[in-house]
Amino acid sequence: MDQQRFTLDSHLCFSLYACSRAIFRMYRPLLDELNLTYPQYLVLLVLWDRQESSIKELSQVLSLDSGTLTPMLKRMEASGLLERSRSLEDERIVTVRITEKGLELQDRASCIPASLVESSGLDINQIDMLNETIRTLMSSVDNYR
Amino acid sequence: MDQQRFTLDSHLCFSLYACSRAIFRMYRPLLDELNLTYPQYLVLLVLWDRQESSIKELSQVLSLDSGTLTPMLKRMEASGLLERSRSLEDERIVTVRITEKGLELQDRASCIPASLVESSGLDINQIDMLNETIRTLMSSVDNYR
DNA sequence: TGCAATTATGTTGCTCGAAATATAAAATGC
DNA sequence: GCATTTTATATTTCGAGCAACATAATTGCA
Repeated sequence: MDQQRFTLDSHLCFSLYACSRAIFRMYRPLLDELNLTYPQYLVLLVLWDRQESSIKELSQVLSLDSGTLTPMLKRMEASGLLERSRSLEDERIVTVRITEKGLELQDRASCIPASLVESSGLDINQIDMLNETIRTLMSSVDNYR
Repeated sequence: MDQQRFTLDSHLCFSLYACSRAIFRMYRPLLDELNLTYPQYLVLLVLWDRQESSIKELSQVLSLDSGTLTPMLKRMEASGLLERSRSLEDERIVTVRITEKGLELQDRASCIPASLVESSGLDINQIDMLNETIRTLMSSVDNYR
C-alpha cells in the first residue's frame, strides 16, 4: 500500500465525516427557524411518517442508542413536539407519539428537502444514486459489526 | 416533489451521517488500542504528514473550529502526543508539533487503513471513486456557504 | 413455581461540534 | 503614531454521541 494512502484526503471516512458536517451547516439556518436541531429533525421525519414509535424502533432506525435518545426526546417533549408514555402491555416499552404542535412543523419544513437539493448543485438522480451507494457501503460496514 | 421524498431513507444527508458514524464504530476497537479517539486520529494523520501545523491550518483542513480544536489539542498535549507553542514572530499563532511519542503511533496505526478497506467489503478503486464523488458534493455544499 | 437470562430504557461521565463571545496581537488607515 | 479593524486563539454553553453501568419488567426454562 502506497504512502499516499495515509493522507487525510485519501480517507473516505474523512470525506463522509466532513461532508456530513457540511450538510448539517446547510440545514442549520432552515432548522433554526423551526427551533430544531438536525438530529431532532430526523426524529420528526420518522414520526411524521408513522405518528408513533417505541424508543427501541427509533434507536434502530436512526442507529442512536438510549444514551443519546432519552435526553433528546425529553427535550423534544419539553418543547411540546411529542409525548412519551409507558406501554400498558409491556411497561419496559416507552412509546413516543407526535403532538399537534409536532405535526404543524411538517408543513413549515416541507420546503427543506427541495431547497437543499437545489443548493447542493446536484441533479436529483445523482443524489438518489449516491444515496444508494452510501447505503450499500453502510450495510457492508454494519454487517461487519 | 413526491411524498416519498420525505422519508428518512430518501435523505442523502441521513445516509452520510449514519454511514460516518458506522465507520467510527469500525475504527473504535483499533483506535482504542492506541488510546485515540477518531478526531484525534485525524489530527495525527495531518501531523504525521507535515510534522507541525498552526491551529488555523488544522482548523481549515479538518473543518473544525477553535472551540473544538483547542480542548482536543490540550488533551493530546496532556497525553504527550504533541506540543503547542506560541509563534515568536506572531504571538497570535499557536504552532502544534508532533512529539516522538506521537510519531511512534504512526507505525502502530499503519495497518488501520488496509484493515478497514478489507472490512468494508469494497474494492479499493470503488472506495477511491466514492471518495471523489463525496469530495465533489462537499465542495458544492461548501461553496454554498 | 422460581430464578436466571434477556430486554427496554435510564443515568453517568467523557469527548466532540459549533455558535457566541472574549481577548490579545498584528495590520491598516488616516 | 494612534485609533480602528482584522486575525488567531481561547472560553462558555448547549446539544449530541456513545461506552459503561444501573434498573425494572418480561421471558424462559429447570
